[in-house]
Amino acid sequence: MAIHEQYIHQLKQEKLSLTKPRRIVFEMISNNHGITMAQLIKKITPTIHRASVYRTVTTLEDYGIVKRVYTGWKYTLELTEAYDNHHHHLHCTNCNKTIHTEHDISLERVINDHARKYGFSISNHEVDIQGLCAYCRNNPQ
Amino acid sequence: MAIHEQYIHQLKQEKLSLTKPRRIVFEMISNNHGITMAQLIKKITPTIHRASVYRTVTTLEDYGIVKRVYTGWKYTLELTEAYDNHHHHLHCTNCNKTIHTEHDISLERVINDHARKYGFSISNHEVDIQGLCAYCRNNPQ
DNA sequence: GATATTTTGCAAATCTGTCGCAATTTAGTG
DNA sequence: CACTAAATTGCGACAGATTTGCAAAATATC
Repeated sequence: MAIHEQYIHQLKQEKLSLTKPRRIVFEMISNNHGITMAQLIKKITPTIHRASVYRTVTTLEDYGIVKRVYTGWKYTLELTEAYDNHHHHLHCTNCNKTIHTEHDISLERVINDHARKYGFSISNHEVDIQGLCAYCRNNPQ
Repeated sequence: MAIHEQYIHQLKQEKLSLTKPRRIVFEMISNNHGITMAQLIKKITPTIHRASVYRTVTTLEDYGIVKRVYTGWKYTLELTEAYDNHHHHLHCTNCNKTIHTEHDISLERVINDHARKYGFSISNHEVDIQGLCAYCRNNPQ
C-alpha cells in the first residue's frame, strides 16, 4: 500500500480531518526526508501559516506519523518507522550531509541488551553518529 | 590529573584566557552533570550575564570540552569524554529521569561496525534511548 | 605596571514556538 | 447539493531562547 493511502487511512481512523496543511506537510516531509522546520516553513509560507505548520507537525508527531530527529543541535523531520524503514544517521561534520543507514539487526540487539541491564524497557531509540563520510575522508581539506 | 587542571591546561594550550565565566561555567557543569541551559543561567545570573553563558558554552563545545545532549527535544549539558567517561542515556518517559549507563564495549563495537559499512569514520556518537525505567515499569500508572 | 588582545556586559534584535479567538473548512446527513 | 456541527486554520500578539554589535573591563605578556 502506498504510504500516501496509508496516511489518509490513518487520519480517517483517528478522526482527523484531511486538511490542506496536513496534506502538504506530510507530502513535504515524505519527499524531503530530513528537512528542517525552518526549511519546511520557508517552502510553504504563505500558503500555510507558520503556526499551522507547527501545529500540524506536532499533531502528526503525536499520532506517530512524523518524528523529529536531533542531529547535534538542530533537528530534522522524518516519517516514523510506520511509514518508513527504521534506520540511523551518519552525519558528516565536514560536508554536512547525512547518510541514512540500512536496518542493522545486531545494532538493535545490542542496544536492547544495553538497556535491559538497567531494567529499562525501550519504546524508542536514536543513534546519532558524527564523523567524516567516505568522500570527505578521501578528499581532505 | 584532576579534570580541573586538565581544563586549565587545555585553555592555555588553546590560547584561551581563563576568565570568570569560563571558570564558573565549567565548574557548574562538572558538578551538575546533565544541567540544562536554563538552570545554569538561573544559578549564575547575575554574576555572569546570560549572553556570556551562551558564548562560553559554545566556546567550550567548539573545543570539545562540553557537549549538549539531546533527550527528546530539550538538551542538557555535560563534559565530553575527554573530561568524563563515555556513557549513554536511558531516558524514562514516565518519571522523566535519565540514567547514565556504564561504558559498554560491545555497543561501541557494533556502532563502529555499523558506520564502517558506509566508509564513515566516527568522531563522536550519541545513543538516546527512551522508554520506561525499572521503577516505572513495576509501578504503573 | 603598561600595552595589546581577548572577552565580557549590556541592550537590542532575531528566532522559535505557542496561544486565543474569529473566520473558514471539513465531514456527515438528509 | 445544501445544511449544520465540529474540527481546524489564519492571524497577530506574545513568551522564551539565543545571537549580535560595541564600548568597557579583564587578561596575558613583557
